[in-house]
Amino acid sequence: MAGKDIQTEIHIRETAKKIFFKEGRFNATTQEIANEAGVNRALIHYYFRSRDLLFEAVLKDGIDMMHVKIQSIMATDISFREKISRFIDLVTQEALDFPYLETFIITALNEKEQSLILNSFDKIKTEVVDVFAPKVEAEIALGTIEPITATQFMINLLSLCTYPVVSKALIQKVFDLNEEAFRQLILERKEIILNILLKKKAIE
Amino acid sequence: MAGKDIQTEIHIRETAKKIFFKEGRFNATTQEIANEAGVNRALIHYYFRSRDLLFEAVLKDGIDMMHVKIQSIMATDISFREKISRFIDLVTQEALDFPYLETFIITALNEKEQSLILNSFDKIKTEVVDVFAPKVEAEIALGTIEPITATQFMINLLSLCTYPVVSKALIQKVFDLNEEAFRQLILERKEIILNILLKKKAIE
Amino acid sequence: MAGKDIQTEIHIRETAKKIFFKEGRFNATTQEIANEAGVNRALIHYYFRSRDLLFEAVLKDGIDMMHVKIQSIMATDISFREKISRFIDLVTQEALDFPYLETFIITALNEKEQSLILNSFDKIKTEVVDVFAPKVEAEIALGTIEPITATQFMINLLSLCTYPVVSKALIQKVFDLNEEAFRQLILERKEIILNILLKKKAIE
Amino acid sequence: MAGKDIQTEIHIRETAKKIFFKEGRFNATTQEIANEAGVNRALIHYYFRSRDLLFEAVLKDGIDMMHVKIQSIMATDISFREKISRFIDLVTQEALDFPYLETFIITALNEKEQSLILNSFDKIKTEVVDVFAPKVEAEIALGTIEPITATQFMINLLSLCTYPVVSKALIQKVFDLNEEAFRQLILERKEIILNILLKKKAIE
DNA sequence: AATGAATGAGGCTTCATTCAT
DNA sequence: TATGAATGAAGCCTCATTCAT
Repeated sequence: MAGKDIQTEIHIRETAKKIFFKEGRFNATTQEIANEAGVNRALIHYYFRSRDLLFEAVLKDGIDMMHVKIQSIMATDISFREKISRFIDLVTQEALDFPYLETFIITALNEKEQSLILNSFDKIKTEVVDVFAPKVEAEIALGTIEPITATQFMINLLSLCTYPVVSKALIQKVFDLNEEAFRQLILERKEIILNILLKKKAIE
Repeated sequence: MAGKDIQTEIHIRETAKKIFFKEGRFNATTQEIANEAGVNRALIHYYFRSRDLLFEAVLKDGIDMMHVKIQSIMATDISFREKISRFIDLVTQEALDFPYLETFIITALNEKEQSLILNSFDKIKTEVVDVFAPKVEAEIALGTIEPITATQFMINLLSLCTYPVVSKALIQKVFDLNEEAFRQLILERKEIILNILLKKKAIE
Repeated sequence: MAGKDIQTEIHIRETAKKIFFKEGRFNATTQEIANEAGVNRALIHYYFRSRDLLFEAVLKDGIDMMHVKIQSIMATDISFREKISRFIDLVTQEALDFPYLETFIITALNEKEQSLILNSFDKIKTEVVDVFAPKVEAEIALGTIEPITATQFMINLLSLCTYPVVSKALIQKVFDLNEEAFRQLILERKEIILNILLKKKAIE
Repeated sequence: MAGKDIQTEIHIRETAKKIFFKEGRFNATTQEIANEAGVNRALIHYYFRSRDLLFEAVLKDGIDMMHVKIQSIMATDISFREKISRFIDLVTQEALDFPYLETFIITALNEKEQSLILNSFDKIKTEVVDVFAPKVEAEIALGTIEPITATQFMINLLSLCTYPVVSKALIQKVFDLNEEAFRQLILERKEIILNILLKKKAIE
């Protein structure tokens, strides 16, 4: 099963991420994780010392995934509209791949505020507040988006992209959608979100 | 005395709801619930048979709370715009009061699909699909809102209202907001959401 | 098995004392203790919270047993010689009943110095230093015992009484003694010890 | 290289002896021993096959140390009084160097009776019963010591020398002695023990 | 109705030991 | 010879649950 050495640690970590972020089984036991990774349960402790530390490692990875997501868009030299467009694509795709990532982070944050995690958030904060916010404000000055604060704009963006995926189970129940219909609905949202956030004139 | 019976059961249930929906402690033990309710741990089993059944009862309550929320708006004979306005108020208020309700329902749905719950959702589904959707379509015909499906409209509405509260911890970290600043930010959103969802012309 | 209520806690504690003090099985598991006590293993945690706390409780009991031993002699109003005589009887008997008590205390002390235990020792210290030592010095003044410090006298007394029992296994091996022969040897020591510690003249 | 072999094995064994006999950490894990020896944990198994066998080896060493102690005195052609005098010196010194040796042997004996160990004891038994006992009896015939059995005489000797060191922790607590005061007390005992065991007349 | 006592199942962790290099 | 990786056994502890009053 899987390569040895440091590969094993990565393999365990990836398995845990799959279980937590893709399948949403937040209460998975170390035994379940070990089974799914095809390793002995004790090995998890060998590499991560304790269940809590595995959680922490995975959580940090999760936050870093968010960070990378955001950064990859911000760093590129493209128009604001294009940035938003790509951001929607990216967030949507990530959300479809790891539908429980956000919920995991949120419930984890609620359970314990760890210094390690706070550091990870700092990087996101910098990206968002220092890099993105000024660009939003510039657009407002240009009149291409509604005159609201940059924070509200970003929250709108995140809400429209993320919420439907986070609430997938709920939405499927309420609107009676099967997997494929749900997927379609999510993909259709890109244009809708663009229309909502950017003024029509800007598009024409 | 038969009177005490119901009182104690309700008291336990309300305590559990507080712990789950207000405080987000989804892994609270029966002992913690009993402590907080000021009763003996065995009493929880006496009234609810098992921890799972208490969960189910509380979950059902939670879904019913959502249902009542929706119904109370739909049933009233007021203008569409007024309906949306009141809906935002209500959802916002509920979300501030029970910030973990949605997350609880979502993670619970993920863990097991119970028949009991499905029934509860049917009522919401009826309300949303049979009652509200036609009204949205009528508005689209009138041109007061963008020409998207009723489902997408409703998802936009829910996303913009609910996501910020569900992700409270995350948003506070990323945007560096204290409790009061966060509260203000949420309350300011009403006008923003209205502007987004309803065409300007409709307002004028 | 055994009475309920507080009886159970005492029963577990006594069982543990038997295992530790009489049988010398210092590494006995909670499962072994539970088995021997005829109770469920979890009950040990119910009453003592943790294995360590059970150890502490038993250790405290052990030290208190030493204290009672000493005090019962000191308090009585009898001649010095009679006191020593009874002390030898008592220590010998206790050592035969609980041959591993001292070793248990010694190894436990080595592992961790707990405040709780120190308090228990204070009582013994008071008894020995404040009550007994002066009496020994009085006897030295009278010339009935050799002119050594009270501390050394007491250590001689303890050594001669306790060591053979503490080292039982060793002595049985080296001198090739069966159980009965060992017992006889111990009982014969009373007169020997008296002769050693108290001057012949005092006896005549 | 064959040379390294023996060196490493001895190093591990000496480290274990330090941990067990000098520091009294009877529950030390193989990891702790490996750490302290500065070697890989697996190496302990490479040289000793199992933790138990390392214990046995160390135990055998410990018993042999006792044997050598005894023999070195017995073999020399000096007066009885001088023999006793040197024996006290030796035992005292050894006890101060390896205060937990006796306790280790005693608790080990209690846990399992191994054939290997029995053989080691046979040598001590021969020394004590065949060589030393006759000499004690000869002294009794000469009237230089009290008329007790040789066995009891030897037990007295051992008790008075060994017990205070074995019970070091206990004695320090009860008599409130710091390290230096304790050491002094032990060294002062030589004369006291001689006076006790050998009749005054013999001294004059 | 209510509760202290007791239990069984299952989780996390440690440890000695073995494997593969 | 030496070691990092991996494993199985066993220990402690917690928890939901049941029992007996």
